[in-house]
Amino acid sequence: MYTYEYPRPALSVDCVIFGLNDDELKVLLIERAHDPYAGYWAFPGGFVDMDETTEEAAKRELQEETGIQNMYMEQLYTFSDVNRDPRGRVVSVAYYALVKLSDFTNQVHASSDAKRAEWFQVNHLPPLAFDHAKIFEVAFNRLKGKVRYQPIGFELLPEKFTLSQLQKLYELILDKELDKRNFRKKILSMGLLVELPERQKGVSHRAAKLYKFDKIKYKELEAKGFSFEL
Amino acid sequence: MYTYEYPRPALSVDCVIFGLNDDELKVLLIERAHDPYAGYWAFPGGFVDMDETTEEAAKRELQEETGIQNMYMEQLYTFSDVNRDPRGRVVSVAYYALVKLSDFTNQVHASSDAKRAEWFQVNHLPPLAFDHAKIFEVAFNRLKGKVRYQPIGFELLPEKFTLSQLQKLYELILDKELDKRNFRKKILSMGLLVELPERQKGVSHRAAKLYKFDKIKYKELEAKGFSFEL
DNA sequence: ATTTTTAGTGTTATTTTTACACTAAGCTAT
DNA sequence: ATAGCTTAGTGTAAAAATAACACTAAAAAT
Repeated sequence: MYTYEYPRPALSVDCVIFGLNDDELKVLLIERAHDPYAGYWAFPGGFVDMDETTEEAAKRELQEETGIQNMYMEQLYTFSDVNRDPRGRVVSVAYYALVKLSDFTNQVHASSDAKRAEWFQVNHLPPLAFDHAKIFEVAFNRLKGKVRYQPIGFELLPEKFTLSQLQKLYELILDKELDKRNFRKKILSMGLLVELPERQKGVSHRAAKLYKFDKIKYKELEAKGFSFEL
Repeated sequence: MYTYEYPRPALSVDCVIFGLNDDELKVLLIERAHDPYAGYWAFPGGFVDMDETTEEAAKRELQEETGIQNMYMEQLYTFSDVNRDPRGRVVSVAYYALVKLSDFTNQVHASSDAKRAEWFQVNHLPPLAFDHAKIFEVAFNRLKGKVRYQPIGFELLPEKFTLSQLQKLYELILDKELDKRNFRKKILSMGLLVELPERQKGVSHRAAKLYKFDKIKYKELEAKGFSFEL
């Protein structure tokens, strides 16, 4: 037992993990096994330990509950409504993360404590526990905003991708169609994509060239004041 | 005394308050009266009560320590380094706020507990307590980024302002010179400024027209997908 | 009345953005 | 082998946005 002179809220973290599955943008949810909100879906998360930052806690919980590691992650927002958790006062620092779904054998391992983990399409989410619907809204808006002026979209694609895949990704996130020629002109003119001596395989039509994102070059340009903008 | 089954970090808030003084961008600091960091300057802040959100806590602390009320405020980031406070584990949710310095008789009232409050120019800050230098860095960068795609600059100006004041403000925040004619063309073309039937007073040169920002119109346009961009 | 200081105003060249349609390549089915 | 399907890949012209640039107007101070 731990005692303090003044009462303290509990501190938790929650993670909104985005993944791309061909032409669907998805988020990972966990089915709650226990009350409150037993049977509801929620973002993976948990309480912060005393010897870890909130970001470390988010990564640890993610690893524990889903096995996912080494993803791009960023702090989203801290939710502190007094009644957001019926068990008592819990303040939660939310993170959002982007993962290359291709990295996982499409099967996120069921967590140790028998909760189911599943990817849901972003515009077909089931009812969510706590204030997680609100958290999702903030996360999705952040993603939409950020993708336009930082090259984070690449975190959702495999290492090697085609320009059509990249375009489709942006169309999904921004929720509007883009002109193929203009898109290619723009993205190639930034000089951040490396054309690989390879083409797409296993498609039943003309195979597209593969590209990769030159992160090193981006970091250099960024330091010189270049700013990515789509 | 309050007892919990697991240890909990303490939860605090800190506020970075920006104000504009003619041609200087300033932030408000409080001189710490007690250890740790007695004599150092720090951002106003304090611990979160059990019946208030972090934003409410930030506003309450600000009111208590400086008398400032009704400012534009937004959550900045949550700082959770394990050793950021020598007294023990303290996680702090930082906010930043913009105030019309003209609203205060240029004298922020000394707080109840005899700490001094003072406005410092953003590029001449004294050594700061805790990780507040880091907090400031994040806040200033956020301000620089946000000012370009949201009309928050107006929160720093008096209700009625001249185009030159507005331009100077942007030059200060973005740290670069802007072309007078292009700036005016652009900002007026948005149709968000209302020309008042008044001019500047008490200046020893040609008096400039006064304008005000049409917040209502902005909200309307924003809802229709318009996006402010400078 | 002269000087000083800031307000206020348009045009042109350059760059960026948008709109738009056909051929190329590879696979599939016959 | 050929016809058909599907996606890859490519350029140009019009429109819009941005950038560069210098003088006159007004008010107060001398």
